[in-house]
This record gives sequence, structure tokens and C-alpha cells, in this order.
Amino acid sequence: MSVIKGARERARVEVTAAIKEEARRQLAAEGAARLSLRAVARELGMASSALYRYFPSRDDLLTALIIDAYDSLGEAAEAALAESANASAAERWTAVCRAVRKWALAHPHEYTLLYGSPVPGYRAPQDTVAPAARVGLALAAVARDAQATGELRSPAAKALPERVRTDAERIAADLGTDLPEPAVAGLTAAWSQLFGLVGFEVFGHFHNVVEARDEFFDHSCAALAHQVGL
Amino acid sequence: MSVIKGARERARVEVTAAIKEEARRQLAAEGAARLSLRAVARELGMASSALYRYFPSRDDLLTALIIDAYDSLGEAAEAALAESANASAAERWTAVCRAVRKWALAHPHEYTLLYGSPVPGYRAPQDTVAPAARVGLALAAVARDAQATGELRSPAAKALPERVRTDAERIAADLGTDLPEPAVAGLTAAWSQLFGLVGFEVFGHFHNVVEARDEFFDHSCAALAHQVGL
DNA sequence: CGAAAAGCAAGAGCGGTGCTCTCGTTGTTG
DNA sequence: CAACAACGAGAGCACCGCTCTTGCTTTTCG
Repeated sequence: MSVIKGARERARVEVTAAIKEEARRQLAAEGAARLSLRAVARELGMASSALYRYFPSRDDLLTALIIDAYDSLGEAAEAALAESANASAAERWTAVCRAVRKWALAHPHEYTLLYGSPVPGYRAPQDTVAPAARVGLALAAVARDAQATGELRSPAAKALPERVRTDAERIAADLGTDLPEPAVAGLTAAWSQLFGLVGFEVFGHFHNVVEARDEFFDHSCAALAHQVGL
Repeated sequence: MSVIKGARERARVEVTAAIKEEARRQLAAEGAARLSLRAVARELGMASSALYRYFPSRDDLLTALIIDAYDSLGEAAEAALAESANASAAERWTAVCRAVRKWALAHPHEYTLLYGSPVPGYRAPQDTVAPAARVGLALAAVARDAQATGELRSPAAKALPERVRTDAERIAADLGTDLPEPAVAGLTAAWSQLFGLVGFEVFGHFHNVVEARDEFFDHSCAALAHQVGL
């Protein structure tokens, strides 16, 4: 399948990798808005027009970086999940959330690319959906394992609206679990709310508001866990 | 103070308003990334260089739009607060949250400008902080009124970390309330998490995940209210 | 093996951007 | 009325994404 056939093909993968590497450097340094194909080409010592042999447009280059970033973040979340295998469900939840926050603070521009403003005329290509789902799947895994060990509180306080229950059933099926619908609904909400917490911190909305960021985050995570039923 | 002195000054405020109006039009139509000074000037029938007599840079124009957008959103939230004056605390909370979501869905590009990626080399000017605080203040008002009517559950489940308590005290002072620290901490978290929910919807992260958006949002808001103590 | 085909790098060029500077005009003010 | 400050317009700079053409090199196939 991926057998390297000749000098040409070998060169192609190397140049492609070099372009992505330099682009990632510029992304981390200046942000997506300031990432320019011409600057990448300049830094690589090639003509800007030559880049278009490898990426048909700037958006395609960005998409490649997006996928890599989703995978990097997903990997961090999954690592936290694996490392906390022996901890309590609540602790595992916090561990995964912490991993997401830590990654976001370490890669603010990549985080912005993933969860900030969608690029102007953007369409999420199909290739991004699987990597994008990894964080959600890691959070769901915590709930699934908690259910297996009896750590999951079953009923939520309020009754679930009918259509929310329908969504929850479908999501549970997509997740391949038989989590109770209230837990799935809470999980989905907590998933988005986690990125509210992280986003506010990365984007500076907590400036002059929250100073004890670490402690505040952990404390808020506990509330999210409670919402899921952990 | 704001007496119009002559034809020149009168023309200045009119042209300034016309620029902002056309810029807002382009922002709503195409998003901040596609907003161009030259296009605004073109549409207004003036030379692009003349725009710089009114806004020293593109970022300054955007900042003006940001302030207006914060005020528009804040106004929506405060209107919901006022209109629900006779409702229960939980209902008022949901009403304010709903107003935020409704505004965001009606003005996605403005919402993106406020809560999406900060613009490239951005510094939040001092003029934005007061308008930006209005939503948070509206949410806090719900909690304050609930405390007055005894609708606020006082103690949170878990003990507040010391430094979080310190933050909460300061925030309560800034808010001019004597809300209990756990409520303030929950309020701050819920504030950011609200924008997690709204942001995921506006930015399309709920695509193929949550279909019953209205019901899901209301249900999730109730969980946020619970987190505050309502 | 040699010719045709395909992949590739480079340059020139198009239309667009933010922004600056100069210059002539026009309203304001001492 | 004269000096001054604000203003509009135009030219121009450096940058951008992207396209097209021109040669060159590698691969492929008769």
C-alpha cells in the first residue's frame, strides 16, 4: 500500500512534511490568520507557486494542520484516560479535562484553529470528523467505565424532553454504549461546556476575573462530572 | 458636551456612522475576515485612504464593531432579565441564557467576533471591558435577586479551594453583591460554560450530534442554573 | 533503449489587501 | 482676511492567494 516507489515519491512525502512542519511553526508563532503560503515557501527556499503542487490552496494546508491538531489533542486526552485507568471515575473525568486544558494552553493557536472561529468560507471536510471526535470519545469512555463499575448515578433530576432523549439514544448508539439517556445528554452538554471553560481561559475572557486558574478549573470540572452523573 | 459646532463636525459624525454601518453590513454578510476597508470605501464611493481619517486602522474599526456588538448582546440579555422580573429564579436564568443564544444565532458573525478567535495581534482595549461585562452582570443579577427572595441554595457540595474563594470574594465585590462564594464560583463557571454551549452550536460542532437544539439548550441551562445554586 | 507522458520548480502576472505620503481643497478660527 | 487644521483623492509600497506558461527531470511504456 504505502510502499515507496522511487526518488520522486520519496521527495514528495519529504517536501510535503517540510511544508507542514514550517506551516505548523508559523501557526504556533503567529496564528492561523498570519500564516502565509508565500512566507512558508520563502522559508523553505522555494517559489510560492511550487507549494500548490502539494496543497491546492491555503485552506487545504490549514485543513491538514487542523487534522494534525485534532489528533494531537485527542492523543493527549486518550493518554490521560489510559494513565488514570485505576483511579475513580470522578478523578478520571478531571484527568481528561485537565489534559485538554493543558494541551490548549500549550498550543493556543492550534486550539484557536480547532475551537475558535471557523475560517471564512469553511466546510468541515469529512477527514476531520474522526480526529475531532476523539476528545468526546475519551470523555464518553470515562462514563462508560464508570457505568461498568457502578460509579454512575443513574437518574437525572429532571425528566428529559422527548426529542433530547431521541438524540441521546442515537448518540449512545454512535458511541457504541448503552449509557442511560440522561447521562448521554449531560455528557454532551459537559463536553461543550468544557470547551467553554478552556476557551474563555485561552481567549483571555478570564483576564482580571479568575486568577486561580488551576484551582478554578478543577473545581468547575467537578461540577461537570456531577452533570454527567459521576 | 456633545454640541455640534459646525458643518465639519456634523459631517464627521455622519461619515463615521456611515462607515460603521457599511462595515457592520459586510461583517454580518461575510464575517470579520472578509471585511475590507477598501470594500467599505468602495461601497461608500470614497477613496480608501480617506477612511483613515476616521479609523486609524482596520483593527480600530473592528474594535468599534466589537463594542457595538457587546452592547447589542448585553442589551438583549438585560431585556430578558427585565421582562422576566416576575418569574422564578430558575426561569429567569433560562430566559437570560436563551436571549444570549437567540442573539448569537441571529448574529453569528458578530458572535464570532466577540467569542471566537481573538484577532491576530489583538489587545483588548479598555473601552470593551464594560460592554463585555453586561451579560455576566445580567446573569449575576438573577443570582442576586434569587438570594433576596430566598431562592438561592446556599452551600455547594464540595468545599471551595482557598484561592478560588479569594477570587470569588473579589468578584462578588466587583459585582457589588454579597453572594456566597460558592455561588459566585458556580456563576463564573456557568457564565463560561454558557458560551461553550452557544459557541458549539454557532460554530457547528453540534452538527450531526445534537438535532433538538432548542430543547437540548434549555435542558442544559437548567444544569447550569443548578450549578449556580438556583 | 528511446520516446512519450507525467510530475515538478520557477517566474511573471492578476487582482486584491492594509497602509503611507503627498498634494490640492475646504471649512474653521484668530 | 489670512493662517491653520481637517479633509478627499491619487499614487505607491509591500504583501497576499492564486493561475498560467515555460523549461527540466523523472517515470512509464512501446
